[in-house]
Amino acid sequence: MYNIGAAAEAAELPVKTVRYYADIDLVTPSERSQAGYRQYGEAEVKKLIFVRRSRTFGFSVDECRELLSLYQDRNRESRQVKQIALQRIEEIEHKMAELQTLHDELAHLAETCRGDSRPDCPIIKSFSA
Amino acid sequence: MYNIGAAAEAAELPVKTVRYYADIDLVTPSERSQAGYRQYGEAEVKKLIFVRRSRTFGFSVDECRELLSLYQDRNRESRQVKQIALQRIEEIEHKMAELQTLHDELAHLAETCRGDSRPDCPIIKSFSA
DNA sequence: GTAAGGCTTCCACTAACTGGAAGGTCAAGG
DNA sequence: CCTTGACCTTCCAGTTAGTGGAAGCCTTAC
Repeated sequence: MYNIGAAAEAAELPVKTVRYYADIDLVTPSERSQAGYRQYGEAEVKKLIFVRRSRTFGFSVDECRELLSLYQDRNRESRQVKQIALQRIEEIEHKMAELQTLHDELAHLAETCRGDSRPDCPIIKSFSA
Repeated sequence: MYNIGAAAEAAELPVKTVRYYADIDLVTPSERSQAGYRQYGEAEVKKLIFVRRSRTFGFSVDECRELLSLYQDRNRESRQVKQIALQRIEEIEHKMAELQTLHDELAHLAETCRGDSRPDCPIIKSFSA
C-alpha cells in the first residue's frame, strides 16, 4: 500500500493532483488508514500512470474516465471497447504526426542556428516572410 | 488579409481562441479594418498554427511566447535560440515516447478485443490484477 | 432594404489544477 | 516521553486557458 506521496511519486504526478483525482472520483484510493490517510494499491497506481499519460496528450478528464472504464467495466461489450479504442488511436496518430512536425521545425531551427553569437537563424526569415 | 474567422479556419483554431490570443498579446492581428475588424496576414496565420501545435503538446501560453520569440527576436543570440530549441526538443522526444506507449496500449487493447459481443478483453485482467 | 451571417466588446462561467492556511499523524533522535 | 520534521488531512482562494452568451455594429446577397 502506498500513501498518497508514494503513489504520486510512483505515478509521476503532483500530490495535489492525485488528491484532486480522488475528489472527483477519477482514481479513488482503495482504502483509508485509521488516521484517514488515502491508501493506494498497485492497480490504482497503474491507473494514475495511465491517466497521466492520457492527460498529457489532450484527453480530458472525462475522456480519461471513459478510457479507464474500458479497463474496468466488464459488462461493456467488446465491440464497443474496440470502437472507442480505435477512435482514440486515430486521434493519437494525428497528434503524433503534429508532434513530429513540431519536432522537425525545432530541430531544423536548432540545426540552422550556428550556436555562436551571431543572431541570424535562417528560419527566422522563412517564418516572418 | 484574413478576417478573424478566416484566420481561425486557416489555423484550425476556434475564433474565440484567436481573439483570446489577441487579447493577451500572444498573436496580434497586423491591423484593424475601419470597422474595427481584426486583420491577419500570412505571417500571423503561421504563428497561430505554430501556437496551436505547441499548445497541443503541453507548452503553456508563456512557453509559446518564448518559442515564438525565437522566430521574432532578431537581437537574441543564436546560441540562446539553439539552447532553448534543444531543450524543447528533448521534452518533445519524451512526449513522443509516452504518446507511443499510450498508442501501443490502446492498439493492444483494440487487437485483443475480439470485436464481437463478448466482454472479455484480456488486457482488462492484466490491468486490474 | 432587410435578413443572414460575421464581427465587436464585455462579463460570467468552466476545467483542471495549484497554493496556502490550520491542524492532525508518525517515525526518529535526544 | 517528548519534540521535531516530514507527511498527511480539509477547506478555500487563485490561476490558466479558454468558452458561452448577450447586445449591438458591419457587410453582402437577394
